[in-house]
Amino acid sequence: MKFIPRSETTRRRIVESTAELFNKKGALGTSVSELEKATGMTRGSIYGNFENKDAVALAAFDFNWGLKRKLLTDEVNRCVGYKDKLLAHILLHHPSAKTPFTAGGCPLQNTTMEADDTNDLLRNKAAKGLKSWINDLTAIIENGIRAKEFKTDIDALDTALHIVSIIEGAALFARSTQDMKYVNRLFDIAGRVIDDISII
Amino acid sequence: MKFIPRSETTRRRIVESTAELFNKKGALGTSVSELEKATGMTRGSIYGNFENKDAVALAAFDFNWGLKRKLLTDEVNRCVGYKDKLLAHILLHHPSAKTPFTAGGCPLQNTTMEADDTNDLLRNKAAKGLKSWINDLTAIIENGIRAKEFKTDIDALDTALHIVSIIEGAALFARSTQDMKYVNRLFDIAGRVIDDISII
DNA sequence: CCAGTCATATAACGATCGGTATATGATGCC
DNA sequence: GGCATCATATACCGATCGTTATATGACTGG
Repeated sequence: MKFIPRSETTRRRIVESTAELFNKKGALGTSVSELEKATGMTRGSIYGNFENKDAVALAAFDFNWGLKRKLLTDEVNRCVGYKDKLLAHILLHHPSAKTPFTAGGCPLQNTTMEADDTNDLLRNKAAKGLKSWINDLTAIIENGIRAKEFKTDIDALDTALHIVSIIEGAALFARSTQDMKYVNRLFDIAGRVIDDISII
Repeated sequence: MKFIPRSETTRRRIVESTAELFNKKGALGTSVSELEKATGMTRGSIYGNFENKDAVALAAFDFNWGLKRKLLTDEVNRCVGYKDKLLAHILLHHPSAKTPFTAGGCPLQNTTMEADDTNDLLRNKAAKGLKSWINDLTAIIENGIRAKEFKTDIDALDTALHIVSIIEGAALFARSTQDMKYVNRLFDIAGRVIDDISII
């Protein structure tokens, strides 16, 4: 039987109210009963608007990553200098920054670790997300080179990968140890990486 | 009713034959039926040797991380120079190195991302594992400083955190994108980090 | 050879899983 | 006002979940 989604606004409501749940407990770890509780709706409504649970999980990932990316680009657009734009990516990730990132950690990391061996659709979404983030950072760095804020002999992609690794590494330490000591040190290191590619 | 484990060798057999499964699919994503298949044993045997499924998952994590740590320290002990000891940690992590690391990725990363919001026992085990890894690296660097292989004005803990972040970052890119391009670049970066703290 | 002890195998439990068929209710058109 | 059309709610499906009580079998000491 072919599935035809009903109300687009209800779909959005379902995704918005379950996105955090999916980010915290994963696609497999979140049950339809929990979706009912989180949305205040019944199975009938959920299955009337999504083909199955996995479709909700996919939409929730898109929502989570979309939200995070928007918050990052908004802050980047608020900065004028390219060094500040780069720093914005780091600062927004600091737990103490109280940024409205979806609770439960970075959706890219969460989703990759859950899906890499079990769910190709989700894994692919995470891969695309990661690449889009790298592209955003690479573009900033390349523009910074052209604007003579960054040195000319650096590799933009390398630097982007370096910064993302430190940010995600910090998240790994923070979430497992629950000790901010490691995050603070790693963010200092990330700051030094940016200083190293900067002119002056 | 109090639980008394039966054969210690059977416990080991169960853990050994399910450790990879747990690392790939997680504690929640692995069912007892799958444990029966992987072990070739029945529920009766499994529950005669472990209090519950979670206890198997905890033992499997210990096994996975213990195995990985042993492979690392074995290779480190084979190296004489401290720079080579550091490099060993990186080289063993390269996918093409065909190291006998448990399939399914780094257990520290996998376990942290699954357990951070849902399973404090597992999260804590991952945290201890991560700290032990950092301690191992820090010790190598400190010894390298004393042996005048590394500069005296560097921070050993910072460097250890930096290297681990790049290694885990590379794993994140590799597992999500399945493209080795990012890993190769990140491992070059890690090599440069080690070069930067080295004398000569 | 039998009794006791140990470990594994079988069979079942209630609970919850993801999913669906159908009932109920609201809204707009004739 | 009655009739479609739409969306949500209810009730239930078979399957599988984690767990346990009990049956079966294999050694061991007497």
